[in-house]
Amino acid sequence: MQYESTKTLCFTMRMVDISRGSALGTSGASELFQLLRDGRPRTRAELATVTGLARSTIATRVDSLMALGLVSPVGDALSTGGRPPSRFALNPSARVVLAADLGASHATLAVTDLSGTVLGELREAIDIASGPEAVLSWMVEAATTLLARIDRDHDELVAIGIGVPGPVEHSTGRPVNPPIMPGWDRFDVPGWVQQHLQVPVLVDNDVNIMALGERAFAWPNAEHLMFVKIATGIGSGVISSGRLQRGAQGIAGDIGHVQVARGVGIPCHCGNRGCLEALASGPAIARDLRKAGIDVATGSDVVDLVKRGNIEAIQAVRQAGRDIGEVLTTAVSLINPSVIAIGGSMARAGEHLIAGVREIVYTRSMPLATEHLAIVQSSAAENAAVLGASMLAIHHALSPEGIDALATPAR
Amino acid sequence: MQYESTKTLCFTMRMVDISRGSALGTSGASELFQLLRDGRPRTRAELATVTGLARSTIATRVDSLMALGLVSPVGDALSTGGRPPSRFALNPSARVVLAADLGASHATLAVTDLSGTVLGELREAIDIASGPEAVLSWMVEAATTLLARIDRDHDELVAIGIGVPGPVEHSTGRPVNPPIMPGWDRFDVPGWVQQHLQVPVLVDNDVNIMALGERAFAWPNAEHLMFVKIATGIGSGVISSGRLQRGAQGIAGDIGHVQVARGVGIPCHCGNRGCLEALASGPAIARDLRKAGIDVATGSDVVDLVKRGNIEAIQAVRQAGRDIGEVLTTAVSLINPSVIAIGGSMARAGEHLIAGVREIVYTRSMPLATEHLAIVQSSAAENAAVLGASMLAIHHALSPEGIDALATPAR
DNA sequence: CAACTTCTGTCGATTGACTAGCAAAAGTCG
DNA sequence: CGACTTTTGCTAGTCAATCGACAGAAGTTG
Repeated sequence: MQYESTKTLCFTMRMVDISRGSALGTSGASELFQLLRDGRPRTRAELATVTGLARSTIATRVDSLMALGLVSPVGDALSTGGRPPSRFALNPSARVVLAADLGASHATLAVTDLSGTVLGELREAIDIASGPEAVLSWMVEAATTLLARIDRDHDELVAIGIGVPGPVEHSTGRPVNPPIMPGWDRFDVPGWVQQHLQVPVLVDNDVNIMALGERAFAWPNAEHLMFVKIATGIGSGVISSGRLQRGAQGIAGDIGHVQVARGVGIPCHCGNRGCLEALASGPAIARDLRKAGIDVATGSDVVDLVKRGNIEAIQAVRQAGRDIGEVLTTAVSLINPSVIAIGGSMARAGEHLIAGVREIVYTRSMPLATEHLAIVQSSAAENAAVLGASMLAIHHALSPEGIDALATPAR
Repeated sequence: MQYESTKTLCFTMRMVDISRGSALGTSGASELFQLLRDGRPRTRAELATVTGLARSTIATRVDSLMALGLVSPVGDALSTGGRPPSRFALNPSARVVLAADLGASHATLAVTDLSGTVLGELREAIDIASGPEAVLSWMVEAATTLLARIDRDHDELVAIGIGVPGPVEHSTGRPVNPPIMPGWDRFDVPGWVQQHLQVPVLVDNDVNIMALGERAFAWPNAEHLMFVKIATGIGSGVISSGRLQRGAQGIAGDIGHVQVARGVGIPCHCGNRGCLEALASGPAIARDLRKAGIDVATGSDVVDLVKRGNIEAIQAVRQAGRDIGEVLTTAVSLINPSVIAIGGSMARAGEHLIAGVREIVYTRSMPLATEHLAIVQSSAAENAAVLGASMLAIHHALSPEGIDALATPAR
């Protein structure tokens, strides 16, 4: 009976976590680690002055972090007349995370280190409609292959980030009412994956993780960033106050079905009319060009035409940019971001699309809102998703709780 | 020389705060207090099981909170056969905060307790354009008057929340480029006020604090809420993931100058054309009605007409609702809120405005986004701003840092 | 090479948060 | 009214984190 009650206590303790020492022997090492997360090398003395703790305290904490391998010496700093202090920094290769980008027809799986550097990648054609078990089985298998290929043990894996093409209840990792993922509705993705790989699993919408990826890649200091993906569909991921905003149902940023002025009457596959997606998505532009007698089948064809300098295609893409800009103008007023990054397959059409977006946003917005606003093509491009999934996993793994979990021997 | 370095250490300690015990003797009382913030009474045993700490530990912590007056006994709970446990809860009247709503022509100052209950209020005509010193001097003076009137000492004041009609850099409390507040640009409001009243001063945009007020009053569990103020101008405050979103320049939510379809060509005072504010604000509706030969001067007149059942006025207000709904549709897709509360003087026109908003939002949005979306008239109404300012102050005062500051004798 | 400076690792001492146990208090139940 | 139950306040004790100091290591400077 005593054991039972103790177990209950442990559980509630985790839920509230008021107790002082987190993991046995680890003390406040996880808090100290937060200072080192940025990867910048520091000396013990620097850490001592910054934290206000004694040098000896820092020493023991650094030691425990080094014992975990998370922190490594990075040579000595310059001497100021005496013995030069040694410097430490996050050791990105201490552990690895898995980053998966599951698309409708393709999946990419990568292993990255703790800085997000891709150590190994695997890309394969899948059918997301074949259901969660099939897709996730492939993922788990591919993970083993990939880890073996780069000669890393399963023990070194600390977290998994997964992006899926549909809305996700991020707290539980369950897709909710996904339009193009039959069989995935409310499926417990983390639960299933954890049966095979015993590490935390973070799931999110693909556009959301692309926003994370873009930020990590190109805008590490942007607290308010919006990533707009323009491909078969149109969606966006919103980072506000440094945090991904998911909304009440996890569908925040879903701007594909906002009505735009030029769209009057044009039917959208969602059942409504005049949606942005029915006007400015890859298929929509291709359709418009076909009406004008130009032989294009897909958005990809449109991009090719644009790259070859076809005037009609360029004009169509630019107009799509204007339509998107119309919606983004409202977004600029509402979110007041400092960066809007445009990605997705149609963004490969280069500056024409962005030019259309800028044209409208800069004309229609309040000067203050656009003064420091950058509207740019995604730099991370096709790597955005995997990088973002990696970031999702890394952020979790390197959080105080994540570090404490690593320090606890019994996993 | 030793003293100097010690002082520096103290400063940096505050910045990072890794050290264990926060204030002398207080230990983790501030963390325990976070559990009691909701005002619900609890027994020592309950707190012990929830936190996982020993009963004796809880006892000492509760004692220190009671010594500060923040927590008070609230009678006994039901006996389960033995001595009935005593229950404790947040004592809202332990301290007071000041809540100021500074408008263009009027200012309201209130003293509230820690639950946001107004203990005393003062309203006066001011001219915000008379500059920060004049307005804030009045505020400080009024504060003293108000505190004396309700027989409270300055010592009991723990924080001040101020709402101003313009964008604010919340981290510094400085207004930035406010259009209607000449002389306030980059003025250090907290610094100035703190010279007279030595407590933390929180400043924010008036619409932002109205969002906070509305949430506190009517939607305590809404993590994603949008407050739209429709009066002389149109603006909104956005709460996402439970936090007020301010954006890169502190102008997030500023939807007044988004273009809407019906507005083609209509000039706005911002210099652009077709802005929402030029169509759906109080003055705009009045202007349209005047064109139709109806004798109205202000938005307030329009509201009066609507209340008397004037068809033209009702139609105009409903159309304004539709225009606003057009912008809010994008907001719904982007933010995915669970509540949109409509306030401001024009909201007094009742359901007609809201009906127009609903008509458009529910028609044009994706079903999933509106499934659990409430679009309602503000319940807090004219009290929203003061209540929100109070919340801003209370949130700060009751945060772990705030409690620690209260516990530290030397202020 | 000697004197000096600065960093590193270790160890004992301190501190204070937390716990456990007990007697008294304040109820309920028969 | 007495037996029983549960909470409360108190006290002494435990334990882990942190600190300060010291000796040794590893440099610089003249």
